[in-house]
Amino acid sequence: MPELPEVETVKRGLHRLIINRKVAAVSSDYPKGFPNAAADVEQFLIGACITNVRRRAKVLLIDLSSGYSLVVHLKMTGQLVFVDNKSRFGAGHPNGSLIGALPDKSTRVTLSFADGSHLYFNDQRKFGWVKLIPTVEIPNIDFMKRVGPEPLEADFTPLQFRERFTRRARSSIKAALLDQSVIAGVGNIYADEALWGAKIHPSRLVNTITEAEFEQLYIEVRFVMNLSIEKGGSTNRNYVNAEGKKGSYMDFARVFRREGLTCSRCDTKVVKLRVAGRGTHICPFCQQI
DNA sequence: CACTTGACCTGTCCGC
DNA sequence: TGCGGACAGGTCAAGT
Repeated sequence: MPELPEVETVKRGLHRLIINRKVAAVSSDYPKGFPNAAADVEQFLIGACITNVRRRAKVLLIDLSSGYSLVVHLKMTGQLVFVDNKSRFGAGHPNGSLIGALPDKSTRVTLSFADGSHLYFNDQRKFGWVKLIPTVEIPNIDFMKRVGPEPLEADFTPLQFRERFTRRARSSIKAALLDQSVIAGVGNIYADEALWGAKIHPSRLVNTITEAEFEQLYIEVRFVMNLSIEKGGSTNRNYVNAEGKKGSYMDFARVFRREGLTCSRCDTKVVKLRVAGRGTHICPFCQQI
């Protein structure tokens, strides 16, 4: 599911909702997605307080007073929803969460806080995971060692952006955009949206992209990500924020999931094709090979 | 190394 | 209404 804007939205919600809460109990019957030794859970999670919530790429980092952190990847369908001690629903909806009462059949991990509130990790497809790791060890995780720079950081320049792609010179620009070791946080939605913005066909090889096109792509990646954060992310199917609410970026999407509808620049119909093994949406007039 | 493809899962949608 | 197949926001381990 979530790409950088969705994970950032969840991060901001959790930052507001769970800091300083004390973990009283944890339950999970899904060792594959919660592969933590019972002794570590007992020693470093139970009784610890949440001290911070951070994000790196599409990974959430929930820091604990024990010196450990919960490292969470939502993958395609993961959700982290906080429910207060007055209901079984996410806090964001007057009549309860948009995803129904929790826990439900997709609940993989439940954190119970000392004040009676809960944090649920739901994941329909079971690709996601929650790992308890010493906070200082996080930079040593293979993924963290490989992952590229954060594209929304103020000091990230167009030149750095372009130079990151040299390692993928002979792959399609879409495959390179999706490669987390090139740039952090871009996924299928924002790759399509940014390539439309820059008028670049997703199948174009990296080594055919001009400097001017890279410059425009840099601008568009940052534009669509910032806009999406402002809109609370994209709810294509499953995504909800920390309160169980949907994001509205899809109302502003220019090509993603808009096949058969017209391009806002030229009135040509958006088409769907397959690039880099992923469903891909383009305007065939604006984005030519 | 760089690059592509299949696998991991459950659920939904579409055509027959 | 049922059934098979394709497909879904991501990432890895294999393969070439």
